[in-house]
Amino acid sequence: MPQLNGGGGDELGANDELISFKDEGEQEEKISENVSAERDLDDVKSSLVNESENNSSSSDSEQNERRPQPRADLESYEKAREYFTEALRRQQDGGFFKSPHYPGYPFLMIPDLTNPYLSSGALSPSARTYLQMKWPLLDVPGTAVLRDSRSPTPGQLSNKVPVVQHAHMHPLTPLITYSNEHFSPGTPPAHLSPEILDPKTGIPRTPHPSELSPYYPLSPGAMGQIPHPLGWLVPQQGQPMYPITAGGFRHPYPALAMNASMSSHFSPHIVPHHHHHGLHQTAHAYNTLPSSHIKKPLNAFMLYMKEMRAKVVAECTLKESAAINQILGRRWHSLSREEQAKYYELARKERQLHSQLYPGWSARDNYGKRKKRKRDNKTDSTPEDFSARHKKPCVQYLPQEKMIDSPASSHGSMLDSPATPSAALASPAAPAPTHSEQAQPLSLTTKPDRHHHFPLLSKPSSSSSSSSSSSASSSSYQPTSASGRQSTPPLLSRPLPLASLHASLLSPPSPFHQAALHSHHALFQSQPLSLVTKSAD
DNA sequence: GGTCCTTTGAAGGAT
DNA sequence: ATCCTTCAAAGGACC
Repeated sequence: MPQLNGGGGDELGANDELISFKDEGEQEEKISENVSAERDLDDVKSSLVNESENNSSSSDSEQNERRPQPRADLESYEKAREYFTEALRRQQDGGFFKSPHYPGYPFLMIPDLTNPYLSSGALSPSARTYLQMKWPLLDVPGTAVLRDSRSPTPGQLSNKVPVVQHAHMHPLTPLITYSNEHFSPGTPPAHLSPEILDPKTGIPRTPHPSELSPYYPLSPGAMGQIPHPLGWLVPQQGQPMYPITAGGFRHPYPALAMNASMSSHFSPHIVPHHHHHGLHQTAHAYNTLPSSHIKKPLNAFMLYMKEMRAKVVAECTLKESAAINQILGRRWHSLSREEQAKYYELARKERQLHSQLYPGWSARDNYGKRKKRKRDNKTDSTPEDFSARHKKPCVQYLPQEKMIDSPASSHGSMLDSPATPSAALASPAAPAPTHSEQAQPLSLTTKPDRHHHFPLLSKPSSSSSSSSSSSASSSSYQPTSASGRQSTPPLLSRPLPLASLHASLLSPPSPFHQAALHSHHALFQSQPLSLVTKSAD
């Protein structure tokens, strides 16, 4: 499969276009989700729309309010935006964006493609597609900046670009949407307001990179200096893939994108040249920032999770991320190989981009960023300890879990039609979602090794691990986690959330064969609830 | 305010 | 080569 380094023109775009968002697997997912969604979709939509309307309106008002007050509550805005995104996606449910997988792209705030720096003529259809994909959230600031490149009038800030959807938008837009914390749509472009008033002192201060970065790369100068408007689209020798996506569009690595890509691929004077001194300083600061600023690139599951979380949350009343994640984990397993491959590919690109942006960065750099987790001790913690931390009774997860699980169970097709343990079909980018997983969606036992003594199902490990090992046999189990999951107390030693319990009960305790899986599945389909209920007791 | 929970995947150190 | 640990996102729960 062609890789990014293939140097093949708009390979990225082409690749991404190849990743159609209307594949069959999606249909399958849609069907299952339709089955799962006990709430009327219209209700969901309306509720979401209502929410979004409130949120969006509040967002607008917030933006208006924030303009004179750049320091915004990013979190609340983000939440509102997320709601809006989801609502928007659902509102546009009828067409290309019907897929539940890619809630992000409907929110595209397409940059002004007529912008001289993004000359439409320079954009091939695929390029435009990918461009839009990469900039799903280009909002006021971005557009303003883009236009600003010609006549930077602050008044343009108010020109909110209407949501534009591109028919060929890539479904996996979250590629560049998962660094929410850096996105501040309500904040004026950095180049227009490079200095941020300290909320406490009221004194202008040099903004933190994370505050400025979203707009940083959108600086007209930087944009204009880009050798090719799609330089990132058309990988060149040493050319970053996303030289102009570092911010504004919620680039995952906005803070240092400028540092790593811009500064290394553009004349050093370029960036500060088009900003006020504050930004200049900031730009300089970027170059001195510790690499720990940098977040890890999201893996395939994280990307999937990011996309699907809102949907899962919307479908059930669960709000607890842990429970949501369990659901997402099962859904992830229930995805078809092709669907997973998309995310693997996306994650691979993310990693590649990340490595290009931050060549010297290592995941190890972030070690210790969090305080030493107590999980190490928790593995030895008593059930009482665990229970104490979970006031919510497991039963509380039951209804929602059932609701969400029903789709998983509906994936019986996978069980009923066991995947042929043929050679790995997934692209190299996809660490081969194992057939065992595909064939055993019910063995989605979340962290089996962590929660109980069931052998862990072989996982699609990193690229280093061949898919053959796991795909060779759909019933191939490995005693330990391929990813080194920590050993945990026995199954019954700690009360499991129903999601886990549910799955664990249905998880083959040993290298079962397909027949066993069928049995499990049949059982699950027939009495999933009773099973869970009993186990919960 | 910090940490945990929970998921999978990736990375890198340790063995 | 394999194992083990940590982190990535998310947000409620907990301390």
